[in-house]
Amino acid sequence: MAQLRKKVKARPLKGDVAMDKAVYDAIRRAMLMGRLLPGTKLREPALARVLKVSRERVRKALHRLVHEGWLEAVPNRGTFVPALTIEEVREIYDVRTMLETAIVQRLCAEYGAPAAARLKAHVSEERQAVRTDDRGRLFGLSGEFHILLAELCGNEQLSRLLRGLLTRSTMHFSLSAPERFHNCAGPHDHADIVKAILARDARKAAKLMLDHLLGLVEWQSAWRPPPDPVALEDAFRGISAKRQA
Amino acid sequence: MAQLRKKVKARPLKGDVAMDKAVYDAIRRAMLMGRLLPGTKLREPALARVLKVSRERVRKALHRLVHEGWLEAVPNRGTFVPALTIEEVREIYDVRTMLETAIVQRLCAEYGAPAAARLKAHVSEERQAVRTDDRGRLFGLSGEFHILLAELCGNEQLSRLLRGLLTRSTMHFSLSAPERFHNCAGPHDHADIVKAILARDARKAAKLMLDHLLGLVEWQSAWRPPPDPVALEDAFRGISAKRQA
DNA sequence: TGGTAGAATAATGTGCACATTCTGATTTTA
DNA sequence: TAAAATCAGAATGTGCACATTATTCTACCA
Repeated sequence: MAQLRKKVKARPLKGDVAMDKAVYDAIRRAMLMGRLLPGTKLREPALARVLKVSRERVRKALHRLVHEGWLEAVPNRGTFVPALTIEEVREIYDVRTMLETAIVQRLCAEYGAPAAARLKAHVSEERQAVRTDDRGRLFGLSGEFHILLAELCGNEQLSRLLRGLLTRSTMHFSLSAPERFHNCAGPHDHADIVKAILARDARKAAKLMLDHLLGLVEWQSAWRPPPDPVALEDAFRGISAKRQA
Repeated sequence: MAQLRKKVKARPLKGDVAMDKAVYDAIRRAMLMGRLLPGTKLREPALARVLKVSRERVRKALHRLVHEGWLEAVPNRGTFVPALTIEEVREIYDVRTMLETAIVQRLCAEYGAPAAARLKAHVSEERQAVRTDDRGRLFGLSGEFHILLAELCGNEQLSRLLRGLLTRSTMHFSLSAPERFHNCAGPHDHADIVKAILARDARKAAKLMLDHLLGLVEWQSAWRPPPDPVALEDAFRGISAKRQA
């Protein structure tokens, strides 16, 4: 009976599984880089040709991306890059607000020394990125900040959930604004939030987080994506399933 | 350009798609009925035989169930009914607490006449189920209550997310306790919460929801599943992919 | 000339057969 | 006797070919 309950240990990815993930990652990367505009149809044969893998592989990756909300599938019609409405983006940020204000409040109540250290380290990393004007890195760090807060709660489910919400909320932004615009998400806000948490000021931390998220959604709502159709071959230029940069 | 953005209308499910969903539902129903114990391996050929569909259909349904967290897949080994740890259940309820306390607080601030009506209707439905001792119905209503609260917020993303959390939190319970035990989730709590919301008492509503969820997780933690292995043929007795009861 | 019907083309969906990997039992060996 | 190795059976994974469905282009007619 007991051995029924035991968890199966994760084994070192054998080739095939790794390739599946590579295809999945390649498509996701193209989206994050803003190379695939909303409404674009992802044709399986074309993707298979471009990524140099079998169509079944592409198929599986697309299914997974659909399940995770990155893409939308219409039976017998194809798979498409979703066109998120401003309204949907607002909704996602609304849910994030609910979760993340709760998160910072909890952290105020129960954070320990290691958590404090990681928070400080993250803030200083962001400051470093600002100084060197490394926008790509700053964009990454900005997202990771929110993930970090979730992880510090020590709740695996929470982390996973928030990770999903984050990808969905950045997607609309990534789809419309290419890399060069990734310098918005004020690291100032992050630093202030951390300061409030370290001071164990729950009300202030929650308020700052609320304002921070409201600011982000406002900023995104103002943005209008440029209408530039693009060919799949161009979108995946430099992106391969075999080896990732 | 504009037609790139338009949403594709959902069409009336053509046969094949409906069959996919039927297989998916059949497996899910077997789980909800507690016929599949944690750790059970779901063999594709056996399922295909029992449900009288092709193996590919079973395959797709299993993949979907894995993506949604109902099942766990191990490459080259098979898909299994997950054995949720008490700890994981606690984590899920923790996330639910974050979301649902925020939900009731928001409802207190902005509910209207239709929302109030639906809440009252639901409570009276639960009372009815208690009077007639209809445990199956009461179990269903208990879950729907939480969904209802989310839906009244008018946030589609929120509803979807909470739906997922609910299925995952009831799963452990459904897997271990068969139908006869489905009379626990105090409808009293629900009635009190509704009363607090209608009184627009945000603090009290949040507190009641917190206690309610804490009570549920405590109740579940105390439960020890009975060790009864079961054959797939038995588990799916009376459950068909062709027609659902 | 504009619009519709129809055919050609291309993409998605599905079942099948085969390759690979795992499981369990039997045999071999220390 | 116990542990390791081997081998048969079964289950999962994958590519291919074909069926079905959508899309586009063309020709025809009002």
